[in-house]
Amino acid sequence: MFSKKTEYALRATIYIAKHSSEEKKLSIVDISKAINSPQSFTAKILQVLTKKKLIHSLPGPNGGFYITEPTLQAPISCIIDAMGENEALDKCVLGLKKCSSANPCPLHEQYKKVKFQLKEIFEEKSISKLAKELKNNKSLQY
Amino acid sequence: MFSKKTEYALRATIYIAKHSSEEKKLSIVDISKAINSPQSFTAKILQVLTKKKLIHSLPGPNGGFYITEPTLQAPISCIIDAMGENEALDKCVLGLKKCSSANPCPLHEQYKKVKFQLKEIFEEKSISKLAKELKNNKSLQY
DNA sequence: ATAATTAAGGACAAAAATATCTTTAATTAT
DNA sequence: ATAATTAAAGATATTTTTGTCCTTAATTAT
Repeated sequence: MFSKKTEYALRATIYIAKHSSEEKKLSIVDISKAINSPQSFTAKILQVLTKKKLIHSLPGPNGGFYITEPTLQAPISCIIDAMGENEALDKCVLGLKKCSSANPCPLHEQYKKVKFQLKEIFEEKSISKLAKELKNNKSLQY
Repeated sequence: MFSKKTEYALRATIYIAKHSSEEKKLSIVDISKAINSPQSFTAKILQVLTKKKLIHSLPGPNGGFYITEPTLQAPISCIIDAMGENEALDKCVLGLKKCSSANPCPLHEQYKKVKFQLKEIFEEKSISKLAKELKNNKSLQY
């Protein structure tokens, strides 16, 4: 469904949402270990999320990443958007640029319904809600 | 959703199903033009489908690709399988290998339903049915 | 102030996906 | 038989994705 980049972004964000606060920041070392992702690559991804103010960071001792209310309330679609994969959910299954209701590919109508449901999933649940649903620490393990 | 490879495979197969027969074979030149795909790359893909007997080919003048009943009756999932993307529909949205009903990621249950519907779409409609639903020649244009 | 710690930034590397080109083999028409 | 036509096969190239490493900058604790 999504690229590795987006998968790591989602896992990291959910993990940060569950385990961090402004008082308890998480280092990239901790995060990448916890979600089983390549450290440096994950660091790049969190840089992007930080620049877009979806998460926050602070260097230095006891520094790290943390998340605040606005993002906790936001849907995970905002993470997907930040990774540039929002349009993946609009594409034609057969890869046709001109596919539309007016000029549909033979799978258009059925696939449209599924895409709609997917979008709903990603726009419905907030990040904090997902974090709370995480049953245990291992649920983000590879 | 799918890789370019799979997209081209699906478009090509549907196109062949609509426009070819054992008497009227289609050259790779015609096919790739019709479905707007890179010729040599598409040739490689059709080679795979040919090896797997999903389509057939014959070299020489008036040669080309064609399709026969067994594949016309088959669901498009067989093309997806041939391209090695069947497992894409089983993967966890967050990329977790251990994600399951017993140890679900926070999106597991909802995403499962969508995946089920997708599989249904791909297993439900036969290639010939899809070809017939192709309203006009342009419905496979990029 | 200094040292320690952590993220940011930039350059680079490896792997996978996508694509092209050239030669060979098969088939057909003449 | 020969030439023409077409797919098969193999080598190579390009682009994108994924990943690493090293240096710099910011912050904090002492």
